[in-house]
Parts: sequence; structure tokens; C-alpha cells
Amino acid sequence: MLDLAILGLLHETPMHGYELRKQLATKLGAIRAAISYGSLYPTLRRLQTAGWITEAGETPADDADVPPLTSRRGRVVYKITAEGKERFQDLLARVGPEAFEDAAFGVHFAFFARTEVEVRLRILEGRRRKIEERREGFREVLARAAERLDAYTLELQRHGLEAADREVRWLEELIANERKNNPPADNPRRP
Amino acid sequence: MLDLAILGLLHETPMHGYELRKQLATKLGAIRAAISYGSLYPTLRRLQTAGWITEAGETPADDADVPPLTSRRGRVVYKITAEGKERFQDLLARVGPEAFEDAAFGVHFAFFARTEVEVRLRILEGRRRKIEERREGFREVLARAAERLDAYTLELQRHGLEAADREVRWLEELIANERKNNPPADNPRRP
DNA sequence: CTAGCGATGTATCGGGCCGATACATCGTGC
DNA sequence: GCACGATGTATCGGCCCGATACATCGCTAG
Repeated sequence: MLDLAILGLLHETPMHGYELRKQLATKLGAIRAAISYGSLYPTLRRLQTAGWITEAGETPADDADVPPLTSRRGRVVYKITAEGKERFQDLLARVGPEAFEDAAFGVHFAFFARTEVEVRLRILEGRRRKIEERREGFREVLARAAERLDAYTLELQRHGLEAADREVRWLEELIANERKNNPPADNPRRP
Repeated sequence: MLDLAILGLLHETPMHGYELRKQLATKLGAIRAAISYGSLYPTLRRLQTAGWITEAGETPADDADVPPLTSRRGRVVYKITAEGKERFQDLLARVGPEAFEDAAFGVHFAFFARTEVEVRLRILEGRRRKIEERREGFREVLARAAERLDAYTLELQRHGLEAADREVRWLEELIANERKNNPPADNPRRP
């Protein structure tokens, strides 16, 4: 799951670990917390061993750096290899049940701009089905076991039901737009 | 985190692992997926070693079992000890920053019926602050970096922002009710 | 009658990911 | 001139998950 995210980011531009973590945090902020270094660095090593990324010596042309960052220390800049790009496409198109889990779905979604329409649809529909099942679970608990649960547990169920319901509607909107070949940006929002 | 959940459930009634997992799944369904056996059984062993739970021989009085379950196999029924109850109260009242994380917050909330009002309020307020910060993050990304992100990433941010916003409002409602000493069940919902 | 299946039930193993921690450098402000 | 926060790399112990294995029970189809 981290593999896909890291390869995806390095596909756009070479980066070092620290920067990678920051980008991940903003790009996937809606899905999961910032990734830990205890995951990041071992994963980078694994990807490098597999031949999907390589160390790229610090780029000498630092033109237009945000502030005048003259530092040139132990930063290790990674870039994706040809095999890495293949691997990325492979992971991106693989639509197993894992792709519908919370975290994995978010990562897939974050790279939808690089995904085929049919794959996007299959992922969105799989995710919808999963959330629908979750929603059904809440409904059953609320209908069948309401009297056996205390007020707070019930409130948790209600909140979960509402959240699931809203996510289903969100997914349905996305699916409909996808079928009309509209990217989500074309979907007008009230300001 | 599992410790608190398991002790809490065993506080209500003795149970074996399988049942424990099912109860956890419904009680915490809104928060986290069903707990894995790969976590459950090692945790039970740990709790037992610590002296917080003990094996209770299969209860002989099986009166009013749901179906006539005559089976009496290798089921291991656990029950909480006096030290376990102390430990549970201790964990329940400990309000560190971990208690505001997604999963831990859910577990704490699920046992609010057994929690002091002041502790409930501190947890709800800490959680609210955390979600507010998350919401601020989304807002900043949407305001400052919108042009650098693709449509799907933006949509993810919008969705995250909306979810965070709604959770803040939910928490605010709960806090207000808490201050008026109303349990959440008194909060009327349209059917 | 029996073979198979799905639910119940306990348990382990490898691995992913996290939080805490350590350590070093750079620019800035006091 | 020095403390502090941001930048940056790295490891370690531990929690938790998914996959897997294995055994029993009750039901039902052949």
C-alpha cells in the first residue's frame, strides 16, 4: 500500500524521504494520518532492493528553489526506474478486494488521474458495495439490538450509519460523473 | 487499546474469544473493522499473564441459551479479575493524546456509560480539537495549493473537509448535551 | 445414512506499520 | 554566541492484521 503511494509520488518527480512524507500527508490527509518514518525508510530500502527506485545524486540545478536552500547534506534523493513505472501501473490496475479497504481505496483514488476509466469504475463500485454492507450492518444492529445497547453505543451506531450513508451517496455521485466522463472538478460546488 | 475494549466487555459478562470478537465487531463497528484473531488471542494471553483476566470453567448453568447449544468443547471462557477491574477504570480515566486518535477515541466512547462526566467532556473536547486541526489542514490545502493538485486529489480533500466538519458538529452536539447532563438517547431523531 | 457445508471455536506465523527515540545540520532570533 | 525549530536520516520494540491450519457441531441434500 505504501509501495503504490511512494511509486506514485516519485513518478511525478524525484524526492527525498522527508519531502515524500510531507507530500503523502497532504495528498492522503483525508484517508490516513501522516506515514511514520518507521514505515517510510524501510519501505524505501525495500523498493530500492527490488529495483523499482534508485538513488539520484542531489540535482545540481537548484533553480527556483522555494527559499535559497543552499544546504547539501546527507539528503538522499530517490527517483523511479523503468521497472518501477511498470510496477506502479501494475499495482494501479490491480483491483482486488484489498483495493476497497479504507486506506488502500484512498491511495488508489489519489492516483485516479493516472488510472483507466474502467478501473476507476470498478474500484468505485467495489468500494460502494463495501460501504453499503457496512451500512446494512449498522441498520441491523439499530433495528434488532437497540434495546440491549446503552445510549452511547447506540449513538456511535447512528453516527456510523449516517457517515456510511453519506459516503455511499458521495460514491454514487462520483460513479455517475465517471459514466458521463466528467472529472470531479466539473462538479459544481456552492462557495 | 484492545486491552481496554476486552476488559470492558468482560466487565459486563464472561465470554470466550469468538464471542468477544463478535461483540467487539458490533460495538465498535463504527470505528474499526472486526478485530483479528491474530490480535485477539495473544492479547488474551497477555491480559491473563498480567492477572487482569482468568479462565473461568465453562459455566454449568446454560439456562436460556439462544438455541439449545449442547456443545461443550474446547471453549475457553474468560472473566475479569478484581485487578482487571481496577486496570479497566485506570485505562478508562487516562486521558492522554492517544485517547483522541480515531480508534482509541471510539473505544473510549463505546464505554462512556461507565465513565465520569468530566472525563467524557475532556475526551470529547480533545477529540474536537484534533478534528478541528485536521479540518484546518484541509482548508489550507484547498485554499493554498488547489491549482497544483489534480481534480481527484482535490475531491478527496473536499470530501475530507466535509467529513471533518460534520464530525466537529457532531461532537459539539454531544458536548452540549453532556453539559446539560443529557445522555445522547434523549436527543430526538427524526424516524 | 452419510457426505458435505457453514457456523463455531482456538491458535500461530510472517509482515506492515506505528510511536518513540536518537542524532546531525541549517537558518533565525534573542 | 547560543538556543530553538525546521529539516533530514535512521532504528527498535510492539501492536495489529491477513492468511492459514485444524477441529467440532448441526443441518440438509442426495
